[in-house]
Amino acid sequence: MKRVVSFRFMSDETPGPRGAARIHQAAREVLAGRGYSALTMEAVAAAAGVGKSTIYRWWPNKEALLADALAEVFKGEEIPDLGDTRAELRRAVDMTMDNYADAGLAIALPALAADLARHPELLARFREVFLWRKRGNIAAALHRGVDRGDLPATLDTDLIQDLWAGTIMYRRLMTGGPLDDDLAERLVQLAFKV
Amino acid sequence: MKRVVSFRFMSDETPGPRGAARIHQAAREVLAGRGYSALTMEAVAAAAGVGKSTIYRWWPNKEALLADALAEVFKGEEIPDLGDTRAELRRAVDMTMDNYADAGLAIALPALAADLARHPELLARFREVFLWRKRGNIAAALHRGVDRGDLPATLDTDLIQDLWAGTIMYRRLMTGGPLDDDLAERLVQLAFKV
Amino acid sequence: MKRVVSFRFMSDETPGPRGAARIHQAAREVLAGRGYSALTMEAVAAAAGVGKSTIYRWWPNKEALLADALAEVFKGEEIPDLGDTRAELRRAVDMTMDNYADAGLAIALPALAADLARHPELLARFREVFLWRKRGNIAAALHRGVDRGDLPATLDTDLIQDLWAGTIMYRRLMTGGPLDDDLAERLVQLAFKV
Amino acid sequence: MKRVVSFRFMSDETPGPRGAARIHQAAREVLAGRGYSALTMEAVAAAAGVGKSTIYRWWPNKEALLADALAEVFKGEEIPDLGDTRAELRRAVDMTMDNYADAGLAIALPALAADLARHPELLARFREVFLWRKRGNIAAALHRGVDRGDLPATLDTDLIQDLWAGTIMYRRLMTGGPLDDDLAERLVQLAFKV
DNA sequence: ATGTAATCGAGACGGTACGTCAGGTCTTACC
DNA sequence: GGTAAGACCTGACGTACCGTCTCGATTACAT
Repeated sequence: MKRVVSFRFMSDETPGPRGAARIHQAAREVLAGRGYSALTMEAVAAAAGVGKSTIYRWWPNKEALLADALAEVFKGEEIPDLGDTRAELRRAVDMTMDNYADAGLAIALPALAADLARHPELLARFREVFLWRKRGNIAAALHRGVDRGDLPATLDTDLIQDLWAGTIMYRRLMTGGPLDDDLAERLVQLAFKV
Repeated sequence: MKRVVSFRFMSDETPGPRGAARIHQAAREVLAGRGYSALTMEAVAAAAGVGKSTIYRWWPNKEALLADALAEVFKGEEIPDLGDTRAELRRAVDMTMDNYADAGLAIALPALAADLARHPELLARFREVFLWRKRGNIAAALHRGVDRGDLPATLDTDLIQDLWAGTIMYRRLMTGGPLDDDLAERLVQLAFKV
Repeated sequence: MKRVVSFRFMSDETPGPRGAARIHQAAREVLAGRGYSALTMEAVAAAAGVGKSTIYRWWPNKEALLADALAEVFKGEEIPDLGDTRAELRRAVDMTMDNYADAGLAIALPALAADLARHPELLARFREVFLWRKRGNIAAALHRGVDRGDLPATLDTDLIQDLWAGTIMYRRLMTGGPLDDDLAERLVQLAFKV
Repeated sequence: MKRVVSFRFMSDETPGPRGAARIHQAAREVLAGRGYSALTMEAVAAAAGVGKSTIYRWWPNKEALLADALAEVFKGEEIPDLGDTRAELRRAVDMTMDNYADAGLAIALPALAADLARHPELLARFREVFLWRKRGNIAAALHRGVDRGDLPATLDTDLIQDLWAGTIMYRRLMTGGPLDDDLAERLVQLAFKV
């Protein structure tokens, strides 16, 4: 299983602060412990034991920092070839559900997406990190399923992933419905029918 | 067709300010015109030509005001019995897509949901207005389809609606993918297969 | 005896904050108690039990606030006609020495003058409050002395006042020399000889 | 004519950085060109093409550096015996006026004096460099005048120097009055009358 | 028609967080 | 080993909004 590759949201590709890990960690802790609205730069700085200016030297704003911090724990790794389409799809769905099981990510991601309206230059990178990378990996698994003849050749890999991720995010964010085994199984089955 | 029933997010059930309509309107205008992050109480008050205290007299906070303002334009009305299951479902999907076609609603709803973490007492009302009311109406249409024998008796009306709304919201918010006729048609077909 | 007229350094002639007196007082206390370099807006706000924004609402910057605060305690009132030139001049000198006896004023005035290089629009008002008003009153006493024939008709009222105030400020600020009766008497005698 | 002796304000008596002259020069240039409030250590370091730490290795703080930089151009040399008391005194007054003719020195000296409240250990050295050294030299000239019988034996050499320097500084800093030939002449005459 | 009360606009107020800047300390790499 | 570069923590800056509040002025209803 490949390790999660962190992605820089910082303006240029400069290496980052010595305490980058500590700062990311602090951001996630504040988010998890006190909620999105309490996630202030000053709180993060204090939690990380770092000066505010150190954060601002390396990230242009809160959104960029948060995106980086979340990217580190966002799961989007490759699905290994298990020889079993159903099992692979289940792993893909679980990966998405894992991401949204974390209350921090679940709430922060859409809020972040909303805030990114202010920072359009970050939007593309945001999507790259939180969407395309994961989607590519899942698409690979779907294609293997098609190649094996398990899935219909007409399968729309984008649509199925929108169905998966959308439903999971929607339940977590809006309805508060369960993110359980049953849902996972039904979502997997969708791929065979769509 | 039933008219959109506005719902009070205000603390008590008092009728509201004289300029409620103007204030709601102003809130939506600021949201549409300058984005979610520029949606400050002061901006709304200024845009409505109203004192800040007038707003705070009637709504306890920004979230409640915004929820009210959005509820006014959020579509969730009953689906009339058209005698044609497919047509009714299409209408249900279109209703959801209409809601998310508006950039304001699309971005504001998840952000609002995130902010509501701070105001748990509003969360239940939020869900009532933006979820259950609409869902009840759509469920009625789905049940007619089951009764007609067009839809499987095992249909999970909650799941199908999560699939619909989730996918639409996800496309709008995250992937930026198209919300078009093709998507609507595919979502409708889902109901016949799930 | 005329009362010391406070002078607004605020941009426009608006009446000022409700807590103006408290804020001025706090500024002088911080200055006297912790020195010029500790005179921060935040310290003044805290000492006055006031939000920073209240201060910034009424004074554009630290210099303007300090000028106002000092103007309130700066002595520059009229010298009453005592019928005795020597006594009147002594009173004038004492007035200046009183101003510089206060450690706050003594250190703050030149520092303020230096800082005003950044705020040229305040410089004219600064001079009006801390110079011309007092000088006019002292000049009146000097002219009475000339009229009585006690002082030479050629007396340069500007020069004598520069000598007085300059010497006093210089001793206080630079040499640390005594500001005592002896000095006062010698300065008074200067006027009869210059 | 003796050369101006620079004085170390640095903590220990170590000889100083390789680029001491360049750093002093840079400090004075920044002061003259952009004013006292723009005289930051970073600006000086940049102007001198030197790392900040190099400055801090040799001077404990901004005040010490500035004092050193100004000491280099502050005039306080011996007054040669010209055989003419009036001429010698005029030279003494001119020396002081030269010091204050420079806008940098004029504004910086009092501001520096005010800032030295934070660094009492520097205050004595400050006075030595900018006061006593010059005063001793001028006092020598005054004593020659007394010996020649030109000046009264009761002359208070401290007072006359306070009058001179105080008046000049006061005009420059506070009133903005002229520092011209006429003032110089009148100050010289004071010595004969006080 | 007028007095009383609710509502309103305006905006001052005590605060919190923003994003910036400079001071002064420390580390790294070069010469 | 002194130096240039610059990361780092600290703390103040001046700004924007928050949510509370007080203040007349305007309404609207009750007499």
